[in-house]
Amino acid sequence: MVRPGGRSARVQEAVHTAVRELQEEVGRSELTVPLVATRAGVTPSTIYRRWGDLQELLSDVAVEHLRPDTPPPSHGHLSADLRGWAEQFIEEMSSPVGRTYIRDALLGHPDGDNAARCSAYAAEQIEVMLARAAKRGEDAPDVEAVLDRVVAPMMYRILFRPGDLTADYAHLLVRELLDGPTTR
Amino acid sequence: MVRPGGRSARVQEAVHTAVRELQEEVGRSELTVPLVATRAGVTPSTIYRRWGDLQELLSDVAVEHLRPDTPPPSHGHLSADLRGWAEQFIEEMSSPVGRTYIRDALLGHPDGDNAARCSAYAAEQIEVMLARAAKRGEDAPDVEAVLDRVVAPMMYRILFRPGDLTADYAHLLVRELLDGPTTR
DNA sequence: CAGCTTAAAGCAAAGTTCTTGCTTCACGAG
DNA sequence: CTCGTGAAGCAAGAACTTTGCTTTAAGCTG
Repeated sequence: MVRPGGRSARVQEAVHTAVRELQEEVGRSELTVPLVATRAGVTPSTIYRRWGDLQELLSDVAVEHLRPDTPPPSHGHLSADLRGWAEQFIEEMSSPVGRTYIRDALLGHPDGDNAARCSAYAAEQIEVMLARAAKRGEDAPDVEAVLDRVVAPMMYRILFRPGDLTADYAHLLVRELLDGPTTR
Repeated sequence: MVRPGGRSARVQEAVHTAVRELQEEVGRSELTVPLVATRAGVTPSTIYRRWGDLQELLSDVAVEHLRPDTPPPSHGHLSADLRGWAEQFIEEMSSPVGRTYIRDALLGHPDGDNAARCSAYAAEQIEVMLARAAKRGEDAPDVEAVLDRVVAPMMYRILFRPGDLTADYAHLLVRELLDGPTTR
């Protein structure tokens, strides 16, 4: 039974907060379940029973963190919207802390939906921008194309080629998506 | 000091083998350092000192596993080569065991180069195909374009949208890369 | 080839984390 | 108000991890 306002919700909140705080204070490698439990004012067994292990908990916190809190800002034109969004995406995700969040999100249980939720968040944001473009009568690609041509390449570099990532690269991807191939 | 033929090498070999065997026999969730150590005939402290923890060891084994052992087969034409390679990539990587290997590879120490090595392996294979195409006088994209337009989208789906992945999708990506946008 | 040097492995004890059965608590329903 | 139920607390035992010291063996030197 879901008890949104009850003790369970308070515990979840306290534990998530403890993870975020301790991650800043002591760093990832020192983070342990007993440590989080103490900070959150619960017993370790509560965490083990509810999340299973530290990875699962971190994955939960990461997905929570990656959820966008505002719609992407509008710049009056699809290319500017996408450009700005991709820029911000890189800014947030390519830092060590951003990469850690993405990795954590991926580390949850393989059959869970944590990873899928990350992609869904991106898709949501993109849909908002595409809908605005359609309303303005602009020619717009579909969500899948944006995921394949812009999000996927950025994510690939974040995960597999850290370092090879700049705002210029994001701009290039958006331009190639909207205008077709360009010389690099 | 590296002692390639010595005891260190034998231990590494034994431990890697133990991991691979036990992964099949008992499954990932039952895999522990002491278990691997026993099977490999070493003490747990050897593994802890050398790899740090189970994640790092699994990451090592995964990267090893992902290393291609043969050059991509030649089909006489770039589009066929890429098509075949992408098809095989999806076949190997989209299964639960393939996804596990990729996730494990990503799970190594963030500042290590395990993830980068995965990407380098793919780049190597692609370079071989592109070089063959150039030799035949075909028009060929550069490696970056193949990584961005074919590898990255496949990897994105493997990691973030498991299920949305078929050989047809791989074909589509290759076609769009070589022939420009098509209607989906 | 014998002896030396040294990186890595073995061992064992101490410390920490993880699991689990049982008890207690508190929200929500009747 | 009382009851039912799912979640949290507690505590003991098991398992895993860390660490200082000892031993082994690969590679170098004479």
